[in-house]
Amino acid sequence: MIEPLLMKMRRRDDVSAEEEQALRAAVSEVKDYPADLTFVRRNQELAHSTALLEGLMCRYKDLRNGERQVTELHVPGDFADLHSFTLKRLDHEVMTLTPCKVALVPHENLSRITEQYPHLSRVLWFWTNLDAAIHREWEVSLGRRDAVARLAHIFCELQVRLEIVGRANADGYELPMTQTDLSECAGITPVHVNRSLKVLREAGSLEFRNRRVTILDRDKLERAAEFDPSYLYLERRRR
Amino acid sequence: MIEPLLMKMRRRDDVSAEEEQALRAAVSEVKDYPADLTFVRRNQELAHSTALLEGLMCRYKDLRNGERQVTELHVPGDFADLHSFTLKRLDHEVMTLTPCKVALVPHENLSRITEQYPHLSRVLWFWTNLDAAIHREWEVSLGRRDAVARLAHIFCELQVRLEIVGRANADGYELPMTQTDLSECAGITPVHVNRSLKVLREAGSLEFRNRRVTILDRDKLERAAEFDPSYLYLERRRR
DNA sequence: CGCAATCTTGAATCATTTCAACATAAGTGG
DNA sequence: CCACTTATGTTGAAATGATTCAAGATTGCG
Repeated sequence: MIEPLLMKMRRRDDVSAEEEQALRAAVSEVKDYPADLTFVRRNQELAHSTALLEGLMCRYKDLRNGERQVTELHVPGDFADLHSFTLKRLDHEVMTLTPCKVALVPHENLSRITEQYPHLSRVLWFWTNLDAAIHREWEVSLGRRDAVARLAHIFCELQVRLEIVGRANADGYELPMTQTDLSECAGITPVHVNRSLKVLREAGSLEFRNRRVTILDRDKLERAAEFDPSYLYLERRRR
Repeated sequence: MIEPLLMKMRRRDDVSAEEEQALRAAVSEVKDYPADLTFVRRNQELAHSTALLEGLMCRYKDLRNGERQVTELHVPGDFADLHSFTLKRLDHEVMTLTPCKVALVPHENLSRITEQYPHLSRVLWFWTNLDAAIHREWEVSLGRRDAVARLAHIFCELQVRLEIVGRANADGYELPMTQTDLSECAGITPVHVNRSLKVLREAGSLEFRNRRVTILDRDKLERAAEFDPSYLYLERRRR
């Protein structure tokens, strides 16, 4: 059930059978959410964290004028709100982009892990730090890259993160998002997403059609994005 | 010596005398860095974390064309690279903006804390999650706010963070940064920083002269920035 | 005091937004 | 299963916020 979490974990660290068991035991419930459900609201008190097993989610913040900025996309294997364990409430909302299967992990169970499994605790801490690294790379995109490069970068990042949990092959991956969703990630207008996708398509880098990303030339795409995956911490090592 | 750290910690949590002692004991060395020193390089193996006691620092990433994006500013009381404890290397550089006094905390000492002081560990974890919350708010600024609001938001954030450690009063604070430094935070050109500062000044919101921020009308400034400090998690509670 | 860094302003250019119209795809009820 | 409605995607033209380039003014430092 929590296989994508284990895939993500084992990709970067050694996890003992005992630790795996502790993580499994921490899950109180597995459930399904429909698409377009905001299941964590800003400032809401949280007593559990939500791991994503299947589907696509995002963290976002809205401004008063109705504009939205997505701060991170979540793929299977991610905790969408592990940071709520120490923050207790969040500064952003979390919503499903597609129907999702999730595992709920009560904070009291995480507390038990921090008391009994120091190494596993550090792996969980690592995951929240990995989210922060992704935020930083998005800051670079939003602050310094033009529209085409921002989109290219998002597609490169997802290719890597989805490969880890077996949701992408060399050709590309399913991405059930609209161009408007992408515009809220990239900090540009939906119209400009459309024009920028056309640029990537006509350059022969990438195609995004029928909710599927097809990578036509990965090298060219990564060059367009100035993509360097080292911020995703893909090396295996004991944390 | 580590007083700013304790001020930051006690502002948001209860910390026992024993925990305070554990944190003090974790410091291996206190030293001074000159201004404009990049003391953590991207991908460098790190065996200790650096707490800032006095001065101003930033985390940044450079692109190939030489453009720089600052991803976070650090004030006294912050750990500049606590996340290196689980990440082992960082995806960004860290540099001093002014002469700084720092405390070094070896990772082995942090390991001991995670094994012996679960609550203090969660407070440290909380701090890395607070950095991530700041990253998210900067993503919103960079993705959705115009130049004037981005700068106003930075000034509002610093006012709050510096007040916590007694480095700001109601009037404002010392900010020994150039307009070019600010441009690297806000994702705009130095020229446009200059024009935007003029807008804030002429609106009677804020003045930035002689490396000092003077807040002329805090309400107006916060409205210009659409600033809501809840992402800084100012409430006191047990983590 | 003098040089280098930083700040300031203007004018031309450029990337992105806005507004608008139309095309295509997807979803729903008869 | 089709007809209708709504959501999503596409393109063009005008407007706008930010950049670029350039020149001059001010400040800080050795």
